Formats: sequence, structure tokens, C-alpha cells
Amino acid sequence: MSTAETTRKRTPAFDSKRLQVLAAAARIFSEVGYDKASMRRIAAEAQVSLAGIYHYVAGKEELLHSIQSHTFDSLLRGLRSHLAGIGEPRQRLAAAVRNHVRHFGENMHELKVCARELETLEDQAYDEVHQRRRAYFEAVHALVQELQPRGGAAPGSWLATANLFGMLNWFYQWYDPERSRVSLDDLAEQQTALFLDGYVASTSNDDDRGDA
Amino acid sequence: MSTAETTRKRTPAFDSKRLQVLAAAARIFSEVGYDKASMRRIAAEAQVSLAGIYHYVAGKEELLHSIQSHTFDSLLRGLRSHLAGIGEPRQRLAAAVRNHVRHFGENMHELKVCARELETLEDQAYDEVHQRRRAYFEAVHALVQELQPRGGAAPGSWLATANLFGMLNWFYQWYDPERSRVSLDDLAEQQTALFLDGYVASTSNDDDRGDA
DNA sequence: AGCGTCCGAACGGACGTTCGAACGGAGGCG
DNA sequence: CGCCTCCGTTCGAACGTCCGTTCGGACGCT
Repeated sequence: MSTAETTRKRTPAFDSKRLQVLAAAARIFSEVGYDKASMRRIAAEAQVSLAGIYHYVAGKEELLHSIQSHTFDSLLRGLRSHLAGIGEPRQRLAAAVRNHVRHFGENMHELKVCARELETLEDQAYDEVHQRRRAYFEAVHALVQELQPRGGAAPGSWLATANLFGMLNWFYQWYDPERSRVSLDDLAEQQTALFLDGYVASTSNDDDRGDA
Repeated sequence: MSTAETTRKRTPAFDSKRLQVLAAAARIFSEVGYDKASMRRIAAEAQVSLAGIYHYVAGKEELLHSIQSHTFDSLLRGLRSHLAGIGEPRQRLAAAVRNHVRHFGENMHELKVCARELETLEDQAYDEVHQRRRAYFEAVHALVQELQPRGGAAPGSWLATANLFGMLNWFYQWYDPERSRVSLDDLAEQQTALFLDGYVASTSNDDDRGDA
């Protein structure tokens, strides 16, 4: 019980410290993984004693649950706001990729935790995150389906969406914000072009690509 | 010292039991992850006592090291043999994807461990696996570069290769061999088409693409 | 006095690894 | 042939360590 609801108290200081703990947890989870991350280290880096951490979260699982829930919510909210006012299907997909990549840049630790620890939670906590993940996936899947000229759903749209997420989620394996010479928006554009037009077409000519 | 070389003894029975332990380890690593996998459970599922396992491997780290080293070696060997006799660049890339996907089908646990636990090993053990991984990556990267009509290297070839691996390595998150209705070779073909020609082109026409 | 906040210290358990003894078949020797 | 020694193999039991969590009390503000 109360797996997700430790949010009873409401003072600004309390919330601030809670976020501090969550941020430290995300950073350490992304660095060494959920299992190797110890509550002792999270407490230390969050400037709280080991016992004190349990005044802000119910336990280790809730740390991961909160991080993942909040991140998927934020991804989906960002997606909806990025799509507002865009009608052309290719532009809509480009906006979705840009939203995802920007989120990655701004919340690298959280995104990495979401990609790496998808199967760590169990039972009800897993289901709750899974539901949000599914919602985000379906939102992007819908954009992929819009790309098809024919009204009906293409058989490969699900597979293509899964592969798109494969591209996006593999990001954290090779992207280094310190060493990258291209902006995240440029990167997002290249990812979009690769997905839409394939490798050869997306690299051979960089000009327009409007008509049929 | 002797991090990788516990291979002194050579009786067939010894080697057989060692492989049995490695197979059990791969299965359990892929199921619950390296950290959560206990030597006790690996020993039990390999039909060996807890202490007995240390007659076949030096420790837990060597289990992971052996699995990853052998898997990357096997991937690279398979790639080279699949490429023999194929000259056309698109066909060569298709063969590489087919090789990777087939390996996944035949050694699902090992591939999953290779994708998920890339950053688990440390120091020398990490470097050794990293070297094999790099060799495999470079071999595929070369195939991607061959796709460019111009002789020079395209600036996006590295990024495209990283994304290709993102697609291939995300496999284990959604592929279920029990429930899949398409063969792995068909799947490989769709992945190749998506990478080469993009989503719209690869799904709009399903006709000719088989012969020369 | 009362309550939200904080923490030193400890508990119980799981982990990777080690140790020393026991087993069993192969080969040398009387 | 009987016996005995060796050596690769096996394992029950234990060691030391680290983990997540809890408990009881101390601090500081109202």
C-alpha cells in the first residue's frame, strides 16, 4: 500500500528536499545501475543522512518509480505541446523526435534510467509505469501511422515504431554532451531523416523533399 | 592475474560442464540482470553446488566476461562468413543484419546480456570486451560506408551505424519468439529496408527486391 | 509541550568467495 | 589380483562484507 503516495506533507522545503533526493538517485542510478546504487550513496550525495532519506521516500523502489513515472509523463506532455499547430505528418514526426532528444539533453540521467531499468520494477509499480510508457509509445505510433498515404494501418508501422524507439533509446550509449559538436536539434533532424527516408537518401542530398 | 585464463584443464567432461555453467549464467543474467543474479542460483540451475562452480570459473566476473567475449567473437565470425561472395553494398548490409538477427534468434540470452551489461565489467575485462565490440562495430560501419556512392566517408555514417545498432539491440525489448508470426529472416529484411530506404519507401511497395 | 525534521546505531539477511574434507576412478607396486 | 596412493572433482559450512530498512531519541521551531 501507498507505493506511489508518500506525498502527504506539502511544505516547499519538504518538496525541494524530496526533489534533491530524486535527482541524486537518478544521477546514481544512471551511473551504476539500480542494483549497484546504494541508499547510503544516494543519501550522501543528496546531503541527507541514511535514515533521513526515509522521511522523503518510502524506499528504494519508490525512488525508481517516481523517476520513471515523472519522466514518461514529462515526455508525453512535451510531445503534446510540441505537436500543437503542426499538421503535416513528416513535420509532426520531426517534432516528436525533437521533443524526445531535447528531453534527453535536459534530463539525461532520468532518460537513461528509463531506458535501462524498464524491467526492474515489479507488480503494481511496474504496471503503473508500463501504462505511461505504453501511452507514450502509442502517441508516437500514431504519428508513424499518419505517415502512410493510405488511410488504413500499415502492417509494419508497429515494427517501425519499435525501431524508432530503439534508435532513440540507444542514444545514451554513445552520446556525450561534452564532446558533441552538433546541437541536439541537429541530431534530432538527422535521426528523423534517417527514419523517414533511409540512410542513402538522407545523406546523399540535403535539399528539399516536399512532394510525392 | 588469470582474469581470462582458467582454461588449463582440457578433458571433454570438464569443458562440457563449463559450458553448462556458462549457459545457465547467460540465461539468468538475461532474465534478472547481472547484479541480481546470484552464484547460488546459477549453480543450482547448472546442476552444480555453489562451491563446485568455482572449479569451472574464477568468479562471477569471469562468467560475464566469457559470455560477452564469446558472443562478440561469434558475431564477427558469422559476419565475415555471411559476407563471403557478396559484392553489392546493399546486399552486404542485408547479410550483416541477417547475421545479427539470426544470432539473436539462436543465442537470445547471450545477445541480451551483451546489450544490457555493456558497462558492467571494469578495467581490463571491460577493455578486452570493448575491443571485440569495437571490431564488430567497425566491420558494420565499413559496410554502411560502402553504401555511399562517393568514395569519401559520409559525415553521417557513424551516426547511422550507431542508430542501426540501436535498432538491432532494442530487439530484445519487444521480440518474443513464441508469439512472433514472422520469421527472423523476414524481420531482418524489414529492418534492412527501413534502414536503407526509410519508413515510407520501405512500406509503400512490397514488390520486387529479391533478385539482382 | 508538541510536532516536523534529522540521524547514529543497529538488525537481519543476502551476497561472493574460501576452506578443508570427502569421494572415486586411474595407475603403480608387491 | 589386492592394495594403496594420487589427483581431479565435489560440496557442506562458514567468513566477512555490504545492503535496505528500522528504531529510539535528539534537535529546533511554534
